[in-house]
Amino acid sequence: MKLSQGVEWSVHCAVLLAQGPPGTVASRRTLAGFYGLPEAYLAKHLKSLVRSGVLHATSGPRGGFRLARPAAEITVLDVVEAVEGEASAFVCTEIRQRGVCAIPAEQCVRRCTVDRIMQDADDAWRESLRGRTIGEIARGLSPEVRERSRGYLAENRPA
Amino acid sequence: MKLSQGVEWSVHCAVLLAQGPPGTVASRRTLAGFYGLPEAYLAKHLKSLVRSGVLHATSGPRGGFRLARPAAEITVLDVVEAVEGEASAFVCTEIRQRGVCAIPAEQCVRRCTVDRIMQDADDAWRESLRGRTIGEIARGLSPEVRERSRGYLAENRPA
DNA sequence: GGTGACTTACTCGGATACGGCGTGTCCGAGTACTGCAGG
DNA sequence: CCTGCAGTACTCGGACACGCCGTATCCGAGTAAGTCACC
Repeated sequence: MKLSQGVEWSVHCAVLLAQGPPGTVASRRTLAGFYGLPEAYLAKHLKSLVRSGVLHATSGPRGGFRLARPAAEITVLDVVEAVEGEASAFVCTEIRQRGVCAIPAEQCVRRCTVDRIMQDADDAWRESLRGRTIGEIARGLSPEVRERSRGYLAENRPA
Repeated sequence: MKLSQGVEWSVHCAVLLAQGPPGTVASRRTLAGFYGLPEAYLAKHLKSLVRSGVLHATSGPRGGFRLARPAAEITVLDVVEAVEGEASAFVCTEIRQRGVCAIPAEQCVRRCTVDRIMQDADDAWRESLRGRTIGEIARGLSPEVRERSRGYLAENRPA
């Protein structure tokens, strides 16, 4: 099991936007340059964030990405699910109903125990991420870092 | 993020072994047949379980796989980590130290907040799986299922 | 001077190649039983 | 009848192809500002 690196990029980008004043807009070039990321590839992930309603995008000059909601209302889970998808990491294929000792479907009234345990773990993981917000992360950064981020965002603000 | 299907197979196989009397041995052919799985591929995962010390393998006739410890002492996490590896799903690449606004390493005394949040979620996931054991699952199965499993294991017990 | 359209430069969005890991399979090394020959 | 040995059949273990999704990139569609001609 491995998370896409796009998750790290996306969360950091969201936090960066959250450090500026509300409504701060930054182009993908600006975002990629801040962290030294490949611009074209980062764009792919930003697009996913737009589709999921985490970011809002505007085209043309003065365009770019901004948070679609107040940073305090965007959970880390929102960002992760935007990139990785909302599907659970574990998918039960009901192998108990296959093979020579297949259990007839009518006997499978209870959900597969293995499935339930894996889903419980998945829920715990999501619940942990749901409890942390982008705004919380941005607010917890050191004043020096926040100051530098705000300066960069202001400099590269689309004219 | 997606878990290998080998996880499902491995957990079910461990549970199957746990349904028989302690020390029950089953060959990969027996295990694969029970669930209708491709024997050659299942073998790959069983090998991982042996490497991780979850199962114990013996060669030759009367050989096969058996649980390396009492089923109550084998957690679901043990099986999952055997197949998926113990590495965390999220790996922090310290992108805050890269790009035009790179934070000097000497200022990074605190661990990256994003990393900490992701690791917390990962820990919650693992903790959830660590609390459930193979033996617990086997004991919770319905008597009919357990009886059928025991019968199959006895029938296919290596002569 | 004001206004309108045009040019332009910048933005995002979808479509398109490449590569690594999970998926799937095979054959070889090792072992315990089985049958037989010899004592 | 007992014993030793060779053959055999079954087991696991490592090495070898294939396919899909993450990785990485590009070019086209759209937009708003700036500019210039015209009124």
